[in-house]
Amino acid sequence: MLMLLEKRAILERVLRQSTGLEDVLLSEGGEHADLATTIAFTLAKQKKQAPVKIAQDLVDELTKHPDLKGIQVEAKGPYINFIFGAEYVSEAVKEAVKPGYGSLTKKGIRVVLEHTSANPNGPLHVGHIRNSIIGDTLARVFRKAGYGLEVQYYVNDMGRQIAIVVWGFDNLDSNPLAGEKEDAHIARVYIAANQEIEKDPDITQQVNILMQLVENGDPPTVKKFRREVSRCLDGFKVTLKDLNVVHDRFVWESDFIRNGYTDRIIARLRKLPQARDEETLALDLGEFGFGNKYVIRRSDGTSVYAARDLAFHTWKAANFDRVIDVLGADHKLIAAQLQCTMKLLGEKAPEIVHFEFVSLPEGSMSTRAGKFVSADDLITEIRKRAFDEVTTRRPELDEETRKSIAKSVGLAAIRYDIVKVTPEKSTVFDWKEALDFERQSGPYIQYAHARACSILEKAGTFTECYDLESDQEIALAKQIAKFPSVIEKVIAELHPHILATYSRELADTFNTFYHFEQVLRSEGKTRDRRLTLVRAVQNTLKEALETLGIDAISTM
RNA sequence: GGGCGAGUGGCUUAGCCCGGACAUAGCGUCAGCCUCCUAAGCUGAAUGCCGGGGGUUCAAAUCCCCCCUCGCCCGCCA
Repeated sequence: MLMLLEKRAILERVLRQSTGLEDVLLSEGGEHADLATTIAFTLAKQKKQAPVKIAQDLVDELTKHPDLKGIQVEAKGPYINFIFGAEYVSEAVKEAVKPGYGSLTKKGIRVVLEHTSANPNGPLHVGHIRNSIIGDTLARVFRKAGYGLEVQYYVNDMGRQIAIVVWGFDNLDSNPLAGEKEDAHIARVYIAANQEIEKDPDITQQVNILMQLVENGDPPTVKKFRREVSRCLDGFKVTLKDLNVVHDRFVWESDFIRNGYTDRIIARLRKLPQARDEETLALDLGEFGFGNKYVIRRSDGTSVYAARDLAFHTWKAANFDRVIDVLGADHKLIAAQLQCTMKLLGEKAPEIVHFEFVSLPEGSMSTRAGKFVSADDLITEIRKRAFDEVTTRRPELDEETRKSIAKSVGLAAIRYDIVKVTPEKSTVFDWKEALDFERQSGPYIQYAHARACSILEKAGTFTECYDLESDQEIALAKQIAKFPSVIEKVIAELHPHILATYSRELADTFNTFYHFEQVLRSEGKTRDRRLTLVRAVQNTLKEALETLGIDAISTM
């Protein structure tokens, strides 16, 4: 089934038998081979022989091994290279033309993945959607890898920020502007309210009172909070839909107050040896390397975010096998404290995927200060650009078709631009790069896919043939063969950019193939096998694009 | 001050966990390729003390130590 993974396992086993070493140092062979090992260096010390001789001896032995039939084994100096033969290549193509290629076997493991969870005090901006896109891509990869999955959005509906929004609606001119989107409206009121607070710090008292009222379940206050938060979420949902980001469930923070989970968790926390139940209830996690107190409950008796978050995670831990959160770098400390506390309680701690910040050329983004580029603005702008581009390239298409292509191209550009960078790297939002549709971009990969579709459409029916011949054909097939192992690697490392890099490399390889090998103009068996290969690459690109949340369009 | 993350050609970036064969690709620059399957494409060239300094090793972008720069965090905020 999984050709590459299977071959790798066989080689590992055989090498272990032959060398007696546990770690056989098998790695990707790059341009030299499909897989390679530097084990001769390690053996050189043991055997007191030159690595080159050891490599040669080992190759002589391995070449005869019955399990390695169809694998060419060769020594290049001290390096031992494994090159897979025709059988591997044709099996790979045979797999790759099937619908759903790249899917792994069902696992029977239930995973809950939380992502985005932005505070509902203003529209999603280009920093928030890094969270959404990393999270949504991971979700798609988990599904493809055969996991049962539920994706959740945790709605912070009772924080100080929301209290400030509610205060603004109560006390300021808060009518929406004509055509104003809900979340943008809320941001405007939130920004104005913050300006008032800066002028008159006494307003903070009124905000505190609102927070107490909502925690105690005061009906009119609860209703007001819920109304504004819901309106903001309605705005988010439009943005997320435009980004092809899907949540299965929105979980409200305040529910964990109402259903008693927070009280229950506080009672359990109080019994921990690390608990410091004084004015406030806090945990001293100093023995685990945390320098600050982990506050659970305020002196006025209200809970803080951490308490509700612990209740939420306890609930998730009870209902799922794996709990994964996608969080910004600003949450690193509190997430580590949460993980530590969950372990103290004997609960399953969440796995956390952190991503570093997105800033603007002029500095950090801030909803409160109104300094941000909203995702909606980015989407509008990129669709405009994409529409102009499609109109230039395909003037013969009708407007509806061009609009539809532009929408898909814009989505691809945004998602790919964000997901292609490793989450550990902080980035600076750059309009020029975001609006680029060339090379290392989503549209570039879509284009390769559309090109394959176009060839297949013109070809009509043909007989599938898996006996590849030229170097270009084999190189492409081997790239296609890697796809399932890429899915597996993303799961192992929780790094979706690996899939982005792979997809781009597959498009590169196909474009090179396309340049050097004629498909439609070739004849007979050559035509059949190249068309089969085009079908395989089209299907693999389609699966890869869809796993990236990008439309695999057939014309553009 | 302490913790976490990052530093790779002019710019962006892969590789780092698991050390090995000339460090990945793009943008930009330069030279080419549309009577030929979609040029959102392809081919080639130039550009790297892989932040700096020590160390480990037969071998270091990769591991260890120190330092520098940038980002994030260290609240009875979320």
